[in-house]
Amino acid sequence: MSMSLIPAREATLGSCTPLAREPITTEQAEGVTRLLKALADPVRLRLMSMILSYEGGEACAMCDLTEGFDLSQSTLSHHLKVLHDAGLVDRDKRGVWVYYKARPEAMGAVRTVFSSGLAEPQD
Amino acid sequence: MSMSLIPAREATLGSCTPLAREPITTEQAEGVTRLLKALADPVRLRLMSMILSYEGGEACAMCDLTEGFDLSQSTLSHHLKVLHDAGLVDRDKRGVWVYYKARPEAMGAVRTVFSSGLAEPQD
DNA sequence: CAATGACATCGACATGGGTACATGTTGACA
DNA sequence: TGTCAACATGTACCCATGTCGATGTCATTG
Repeated sequence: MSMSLIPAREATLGSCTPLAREPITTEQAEGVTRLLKALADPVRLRLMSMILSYEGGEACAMCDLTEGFDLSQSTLSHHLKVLHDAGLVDRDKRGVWVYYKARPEAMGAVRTVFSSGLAEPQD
Repeated sequence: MSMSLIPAREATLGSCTPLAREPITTEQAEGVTRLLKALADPVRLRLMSMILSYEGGEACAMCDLTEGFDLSQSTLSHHLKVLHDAGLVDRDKRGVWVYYKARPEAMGAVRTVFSSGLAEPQD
């Protein structure tokens, strides 16, 4: 079965529905909010954008993701942890370097919430 | 000219680009973050969803948007103000009632950021 | 004009979140 | 084994934010 493809973390991402069709439930709102809170920061949004722009949606933390930020190493590490805890990125340690990789399921869940219905309200 | 259709608030929504194509700029990130911060709350996400679900993407504050929330009137009013300040909804007072209406441009900007590229990382 | 109802605003409180410094952990290498 | 480099973690600080009660504003109605 294909269940094993998606880790348990997927549970919080499961029920994603476009906002505009019918009011989302409290549970759905809380699930999506976890993702949105993680993305609702300029630094993390840029980090996510940088990760996604790299080949394979993957980037090395200190190699690729430091440039352009005037922040300490611990702060960057903290932000990456927030993205990881939200299920937006996977972590892969190879030797000394740590690679962060975007999780398409998570970003897909966000995209689903804001899909079609949103720009054209119901009538 | 059609400029007048969109208020000055549009300025912060202007430059919206998919996250995955190339890294977004700091300015873009800060602009989008304003919208995301406003949406990254369970109550406000439900409010936005309820507003969008109503006919014409418009809903009366105390008539339509109170049901299902265990929050004080001032708290609901506060959340609606946050959505309004972010440019996500317009306010329209008709007599005693206040109607909140979704702004398609704002939701479209959010949707653009999370559009196509996001679920399928670059390769 | 007085009263009521539908909001917005203000002040206060508790909690959460971004940042940095210091320190811990782990793998590569001499 | 000792050192260094690439991280993560813990602690502390400060500011932002969610919540509520009280009050203010304004339109309707009697």
